[in-house]
Amino acid sequence: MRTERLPTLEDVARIAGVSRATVSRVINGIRNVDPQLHEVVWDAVGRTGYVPNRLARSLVTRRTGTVALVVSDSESHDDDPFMSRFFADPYFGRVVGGLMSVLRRRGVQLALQIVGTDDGRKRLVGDLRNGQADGAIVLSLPAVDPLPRMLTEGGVPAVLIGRPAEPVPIDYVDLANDTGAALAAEHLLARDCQRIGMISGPADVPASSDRVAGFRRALARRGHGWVPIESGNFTRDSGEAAMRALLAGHPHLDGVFVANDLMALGALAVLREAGRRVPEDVAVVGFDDSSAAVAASPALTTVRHPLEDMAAEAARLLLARIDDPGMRVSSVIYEPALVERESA
Amino acid sequence: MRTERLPTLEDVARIAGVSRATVSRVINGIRNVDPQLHEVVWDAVGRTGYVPNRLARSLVTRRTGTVALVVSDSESHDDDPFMSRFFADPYFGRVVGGLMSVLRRRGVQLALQIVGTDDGRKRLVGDLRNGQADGAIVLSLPAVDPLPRMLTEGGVPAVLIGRPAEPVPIDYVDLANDTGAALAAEHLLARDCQRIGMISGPADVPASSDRVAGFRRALARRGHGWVPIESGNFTRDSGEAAMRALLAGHPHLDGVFVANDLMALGALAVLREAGRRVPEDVAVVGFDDSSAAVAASPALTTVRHPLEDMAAEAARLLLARIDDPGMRVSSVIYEPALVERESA
DNA sequence: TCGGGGTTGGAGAGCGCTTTCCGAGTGTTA
DNA sequence: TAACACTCGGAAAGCGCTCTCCAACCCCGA
Repeated sequence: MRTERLPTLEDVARIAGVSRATVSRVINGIRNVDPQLHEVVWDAVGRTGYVPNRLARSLVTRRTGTVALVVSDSESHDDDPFMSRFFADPYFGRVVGGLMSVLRRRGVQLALQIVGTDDGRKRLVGDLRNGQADGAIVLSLPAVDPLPRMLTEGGVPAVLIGRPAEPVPIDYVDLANDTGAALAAEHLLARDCQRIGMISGPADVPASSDRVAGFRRALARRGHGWVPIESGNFTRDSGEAAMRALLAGHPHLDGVFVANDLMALGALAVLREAGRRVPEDVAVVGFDDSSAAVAASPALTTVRHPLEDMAAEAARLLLARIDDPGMRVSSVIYEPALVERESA
Repeated sequence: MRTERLPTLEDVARIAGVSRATVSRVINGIRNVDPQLHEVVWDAVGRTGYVPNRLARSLVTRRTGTVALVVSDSESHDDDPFMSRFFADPYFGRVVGGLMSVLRRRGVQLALQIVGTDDGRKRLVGDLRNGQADGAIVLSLPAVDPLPRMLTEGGVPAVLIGRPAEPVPIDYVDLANDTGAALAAEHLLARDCQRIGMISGPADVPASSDRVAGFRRALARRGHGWVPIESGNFTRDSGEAAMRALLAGHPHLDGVFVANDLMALGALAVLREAGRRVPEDVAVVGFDDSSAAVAASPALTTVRHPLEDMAAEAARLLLARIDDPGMRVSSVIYEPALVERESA
């Protein structure tokens, strides 16, 4: 039962007939301890079933062996349909998987934190400064988010996944979203598409605006000075709506780049409904190479987003910064690649 | 910078001109404190920017305000392709979303823990008993897992998601998998399918064997004494393989129940490849109602698995047990429902 | 005026651990 | 043999907080 007191260092020391300090030294492998005592101590540890208390240890060492995964949401009502959607999206899971792949083997724990209000952010930073965790990986959802700056100002080691909207001296990993979009543009051009459109994400999210910019630039370089764009919010439904609008305004469209796979799914449905064959009548290129891309029919040609690798790199960066807070601020940009399937 | 010492209770007390105890009482709202002092203290808190140190507090209160989400894996090699697949699967995210929906508003944190070895399990239980977290939500993947028993024996409040393979006195939430499978069977029969097959999950996982049993029983009750079954391991690829095998042995199949949506996606691909129309030639029913179901084409008729609700209930159960460890052990079984779309 | 009950603030003892400081013991060199 | 440098174990001071005592005080009725 929970009630019975667990063995402490003190207990082990008593049984081993040494001092608390010695037991601590043996357990942490710090300094040389006489091999005989060494054995006696481990024996006592085994007999008592002693397990060090992490809390107590952290209190004095100022190290917790935990990093926080912070999801920074915009002002969200307490019961929050968006959040559940966010978690169900493969995006979240891929990030967690990538993080865990490096944290796990270093024995570091991951604690999930969600903040939706400025008050929450303030409390979070306070807790982190107090050593609640050794550092933070930040997934920032709002277009403009004060959290990254608050973290650097608080001296909390942190790494963003995705470039911050406004410049802040903080480590981050990101994808070359513009290059990815250019890849999509060139693929459509190579297929000889003439009337090309795009479905974008929200304009104020950096990842989204970069995709628009990259796409536009690549097309412009090849003589397509103007591209019709409809925007959605990265959900399937918004993809449907945007495709409908695009089709209404430009019925002769023969190619479309959709800024994420989920919206592309919606777009495919609308195109099918409208009697357009994909890719024969309209070629479709998605973005992310999520599991949805291969589930779609026709399977989606899409831009691969190596999210797991990026998350893993973010974890490595964070651990490095925790070890050496003076490290130069750095960012790592991943190059996307086009994955050709059936839709374009 | 991290180096500058953060204000402590002591500092606040000094500034407010009272004792540490008084500040503590004001902050925790415990006992009456003279309204004047009350104000002075809060004022000092504001001026210093004091934030209580959770670690120190937890050390003495024996409460952390954190619950662990434990993913118990079977012996896994350190670099583990399976785990990343697991996280990318919507299953994980849906559970996290469900848990957070109740934990968040209670101000409880979630810490992610992965254990793959018995040694890891032992350490985990030790840490939990030491107050690393107040309790645990357990996602047990191996068919037979010692962890649930270890937790109850260690007196750690814990709730499983999914029935334990062997009986253990522990709280859990589960889905009536057999009923869900029966729903699928009846739907196929109602469509007048005559030659029905099934693609199951691994035989030793309770959720999987329950689905097989429920499906068989329901068909048997309607005169179908024997059903061809191929098994996969819940991945898309294994669904493809199983469908191929099924089709090879039973080319005249006109209905198939697939034990999860991901495998159903694979099955659909194989059927299309084989020139079978769905649902005209072969009706397909999936299981889970994951996001894959609506992305599929034709959209998947499937059995809804209210995972978010179950996870939320698990969180509630856990919090209740933490509050009252003497509480009677209970389990909550959710009823599935058939979601009819295009594939059957 | 005095005693008793009820408040309220402060002193201080921990929670379980690490780590500095010190002194005792050992071996090495002159 | 003395002087020195090392090595290694123990005592004890915290880490930042909570909470039990206890003393001081107030108000009231007798």
